[in-house]
Amino acid sequence: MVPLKRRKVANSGTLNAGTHNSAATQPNKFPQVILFLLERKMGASRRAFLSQLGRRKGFQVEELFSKNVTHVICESNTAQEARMWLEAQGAGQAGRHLLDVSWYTESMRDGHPVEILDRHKLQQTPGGTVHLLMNDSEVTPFSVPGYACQRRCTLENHNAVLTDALSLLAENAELSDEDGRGVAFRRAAAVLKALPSAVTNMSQLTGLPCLGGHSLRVIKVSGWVSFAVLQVLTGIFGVGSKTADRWIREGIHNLQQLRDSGQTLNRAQQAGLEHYDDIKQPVSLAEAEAIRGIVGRAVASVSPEAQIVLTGGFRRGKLTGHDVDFLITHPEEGSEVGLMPKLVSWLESRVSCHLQNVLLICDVIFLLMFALFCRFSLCCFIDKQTRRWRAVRVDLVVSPISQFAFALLGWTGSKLFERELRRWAGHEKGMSLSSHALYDNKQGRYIRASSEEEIFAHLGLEFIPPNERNA
DNA sequence: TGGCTTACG
DNA sequence: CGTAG
DNA sequence: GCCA
Repeated sequence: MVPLKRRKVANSGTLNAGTHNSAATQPNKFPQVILFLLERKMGASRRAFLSQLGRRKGFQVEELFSKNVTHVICESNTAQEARMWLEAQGAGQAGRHLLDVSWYTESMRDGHPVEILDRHKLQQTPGGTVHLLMNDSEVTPFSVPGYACQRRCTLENHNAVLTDALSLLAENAELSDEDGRGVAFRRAAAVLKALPSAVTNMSQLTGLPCLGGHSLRVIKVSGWVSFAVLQVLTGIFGVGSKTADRWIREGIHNLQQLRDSGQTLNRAQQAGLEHYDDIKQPVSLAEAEAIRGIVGRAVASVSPEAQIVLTGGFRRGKLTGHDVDFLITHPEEGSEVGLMPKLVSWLESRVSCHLQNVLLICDVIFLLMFALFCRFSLCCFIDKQTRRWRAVRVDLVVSPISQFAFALLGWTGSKLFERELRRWAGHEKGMSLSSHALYDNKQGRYIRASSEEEIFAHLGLEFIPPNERNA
């Protein structure tokens, strides 16, 4: 079927010319392979870049098409379109490989022409290429044929969120006796299900088969907006949904791209990015107690009468947490003023001036590196077992004794429990509850309380102990 | 049909 | 805008 | 999505 002999003759004919032409740059390491990159849908700059890359790797990449070309590389073209282009050059396909750019990039990666697999061949029917973010920043083109029977699709589904949404619409259409729309949605879902990794960007989907305007709109509004990407970016301390959304629109989809982008980060975000992995690591109760011991000693040294309480999830009985929360107060109202800066500077001075001594004195080995604000702190300490540094988020809150019960209730959580408490207070009791006070809107006055039990009583609620507030 | 906890930095 | 429970 |  393929005229091998003729091709070999043709190749050997160009070999001399090819080596002669490229003698000044790189020797042609693969005389059997003469490449031509089809510019259509690839773009001139990308074509130039890819061509140069190939030549550096010892491939012969032709600038102009000639009859000697053995491999035609295309991006986002069907075989039909490529053949039409070849016909227009008066050449035809005869004996040439029509390959997707994925064959080219893989060959560049391996440093030699890779075996031509089915997935490398240009599809005979309309399909598309999706550019997927595989690892941290590597973009890999993946071509998707138009028919499901042309694709491999294991049970693995990297886009379950999206395919679930589309499947639901398909089911809905079918039950409404709209089989045409139903099968269209099923095809769209199947395309996404076949992808080797999660889609992270809306623009990746344009040009894929079976995904028309309707499905794209569905995907857009179904909250997919790079759910995984949003999770990664908002996982950085100091980055919320608005900032993450803006970065995504600016093409930042992962931590490396963020680092490379030169984006201006505030202090919290800088720390959050720098210690991203550490902060994601759960904190054990033992670690929390070790930190409590050190912070307790620091508190005692700057204010001997001051009290410190472990709050947050650990007070609710959790054995791990994502941070460690402390509430600090003083039995004499007003004596707590200025305690936080003193505490922070005490810890900082110990760290910066007497690093070795601190390590020797405190067998738990803990260091407070810096305070972000007067409330939030990011700490570093050495894991006793591994002897390796690790960052842990520690929240320190100072409260006057008159507000202590409200602060304790407020900082113990859970988050939902707090919201429900405050909703109850507002809607059922005409009161406003915060971590500072309880205000009676009708009487127009604050209600004092010196214990959590009193606050529950004021709210007309049965007392719920901390370990039963894990709503 | 609108609200959905509240406050601090 | 972000953070906290 | 539920409730006032």
